[in-house]
Amino acid sequence: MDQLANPVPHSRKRMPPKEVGCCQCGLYAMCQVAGLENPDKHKIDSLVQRRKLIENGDDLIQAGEEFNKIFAVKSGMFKAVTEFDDGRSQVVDFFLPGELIGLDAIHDQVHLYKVTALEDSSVCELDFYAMLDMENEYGRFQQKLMDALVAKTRQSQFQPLLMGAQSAEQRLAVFLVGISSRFHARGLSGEEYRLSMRRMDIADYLGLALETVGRVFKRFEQKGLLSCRGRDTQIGDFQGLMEIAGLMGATSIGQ
Amino acid sequence: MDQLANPVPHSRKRMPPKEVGCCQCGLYAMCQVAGLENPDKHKIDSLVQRRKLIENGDDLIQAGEEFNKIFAVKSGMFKAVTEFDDGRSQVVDFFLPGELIGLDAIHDQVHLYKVTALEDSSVCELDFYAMLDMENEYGRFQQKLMDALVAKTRQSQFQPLLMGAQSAEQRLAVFLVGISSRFHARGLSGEEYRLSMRRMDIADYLGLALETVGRVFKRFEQKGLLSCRGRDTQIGDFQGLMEIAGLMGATSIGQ
DNA sequence: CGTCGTGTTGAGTCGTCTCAAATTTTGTGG
DNA sequence: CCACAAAATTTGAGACGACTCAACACGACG
Repeated sequence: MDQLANPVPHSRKRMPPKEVGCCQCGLYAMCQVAGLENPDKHKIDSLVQRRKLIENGDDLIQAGEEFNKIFAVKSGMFKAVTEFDDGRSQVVDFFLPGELIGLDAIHDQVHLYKVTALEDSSVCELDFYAMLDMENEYGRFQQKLMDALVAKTRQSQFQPLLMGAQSAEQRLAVFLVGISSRFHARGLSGEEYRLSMRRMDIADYLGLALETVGRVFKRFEQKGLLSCRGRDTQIGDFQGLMEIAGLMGATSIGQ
Repeated sequence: MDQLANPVPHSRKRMPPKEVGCCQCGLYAMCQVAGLENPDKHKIDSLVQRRKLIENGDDLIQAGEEFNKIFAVKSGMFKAVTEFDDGRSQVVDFFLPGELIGLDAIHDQVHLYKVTALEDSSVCELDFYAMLDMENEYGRFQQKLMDALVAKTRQSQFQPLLMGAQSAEQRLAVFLVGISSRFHARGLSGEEYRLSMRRMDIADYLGLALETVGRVFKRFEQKGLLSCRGRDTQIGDFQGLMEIAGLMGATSIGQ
């Protein structure tokens, strides 16, 4: 098959890992509450641990683990996986730079999902209960937390649309648009990023076969919608993806 | 095709609409905070309106409407629908008795979805901002609200599993197990209930064709997994549905 | 009793899954 | 930096399931 004149030229070198500044981090508001801008340094350090490194493939959280910290992705990327008793598993979420991990465990203080680094990554940790104890002093923590929760709820409402998508092309397009939006929301490029997850993870998440995901990526590339080299991905035609995703009239979604 | 001896006999009369008591309602904790058990009656009445009736097919909320109340379903059932600019729409959620409507709009004070009654229903309303203003007095509102938010987050994490389901049988089984669990969680029968939504709504929500949903229902009935008469549904073999849903080993899900 | 909305049934097509093998990329040790 | 091994991805062929379209049956309601 003839190769189209590639409309989305790719630089030959690998994309450097992306990192968010504190201002773009979902934990920022809470860090402020915790007093990071406060002179009382030693109190801060007891609440927030910065830049803990997690190596590619290592687990940040085990399923069943007790909840006591909220994590924020500083750099890199993570996936959340449910593990069934019979050995099967399913990817249920991805966490991009600036996003919060662990919110769903506040409910009953237990993490339901295993969370694994998809590349060498770093996180900040916030001691949840210590923050609650300081509530009287700083008073705005719960409110910030609630904002974060609702934002997360909103994001997960992407998923019904994913579900409604009948074709593999539609699903992948919805997925890519969502990722782009999320990168963009954190002040990173939504057009050029590294999709650290394996094809298998994407397939699992989208409920498609691994081979199908690959074929659709190729089709998208031939249409000039995007260009990928390994896992580095460059969006060439965001509008085009939105159209395939069937999201053009979705005012509620476009980030 | 031979009709199996029906293992799930159905009573001939229509199921009466179900209703939750206050104790089973998602608003209960908040109503308590609001002082429903408090002697100061007139203050209560300014915060909570009880038993507002919504007729079958009427809208409780319009997309784009300003947020100022949280609703709780007292009896009946509702669906949430996204509406695209180009006229398409998609069912994104259902609300069963005792469940809260409107939580996702706290984020930016706008409702994204149209919410419509699937049968003659009734709701209670809680004035959100009046509650916030009373925070100092009763102090526990935000915390209850946060619990509700996290619970909702948890419930919506059913959806990745739905997404992972490849076959129509799996999807419908996951859906039915979810509905059963939610009824059960509110103290209603999870084995015998009225699925007020049209086949079309279920199909839309599950990303299946209307005809496929019908065919799968029939197959389930022939296998003795359930029995339906119109929209009244009786679960005959919950374990069997769980197996088809692929949820047997899903400790995190079975409610 | 007829109409309309809703649900059922059947036939044929197309897309995605499965399985198997080739190929590329990634990771590791020299 | 190169070579090798392991993992991940690509490619191809065939089968099966879900979709579409169209016609029919049922139920509620006037």
